[in-house]
Amino acid sequence: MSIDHERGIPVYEQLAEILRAQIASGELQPERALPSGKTLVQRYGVARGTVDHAIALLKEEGLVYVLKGKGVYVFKRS
Amino acid sequence: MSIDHERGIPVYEQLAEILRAQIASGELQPERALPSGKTLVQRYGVARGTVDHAIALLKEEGLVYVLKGKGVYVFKRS
DNA sequence: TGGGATTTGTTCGTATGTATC
DNA sequence: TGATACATACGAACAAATCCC
Repeated sequence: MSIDHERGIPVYEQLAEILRAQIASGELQPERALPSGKTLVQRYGVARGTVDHAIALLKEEGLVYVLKGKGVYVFKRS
Repeated sequence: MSIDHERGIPVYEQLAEILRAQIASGELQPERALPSGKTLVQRYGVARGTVDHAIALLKEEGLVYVLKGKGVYVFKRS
């Protein structure tokens, strides 16, 4: 999975979809932290603001919760 | 009403509160557009992204609606 | 006790794309 | 066509919280 700037779909939405898929597949596991914002920036070649936007979507969807200074954690599926 | 960067409360929240008060008082009227992002930037000395954040709060609260390419409009109170 | 590294939160600056008038 | 305005996206900087040594 990678980002395509020419696809019309916003980059932050593409990144959110990548993370959703990784959560759904179990690649990102409950009670474990996602890669840090810095790591996501480097891995996907996007800006920090774009990462924040994607994470905000996952928070609104109830997929993750954030602990400031620690990381972004995956909720256990109900 | 003005922004105080030393108050601890995020500037975007302060700006949102200013706009809420102006809506509540009737200074900003239903079906009329808010001042543009650029105007808010100049009037309150904040950044465009901060204005966007404040406006996003008002949207989530159902106080305003956005017409892309036109402006941010105040909902009529129910 | 303290300092450094890491991570998220917030803010500011700038630019481009798209839609409306 | 040009001006206006929101959405998106890049980069940069500092603060706050956390962790480890």
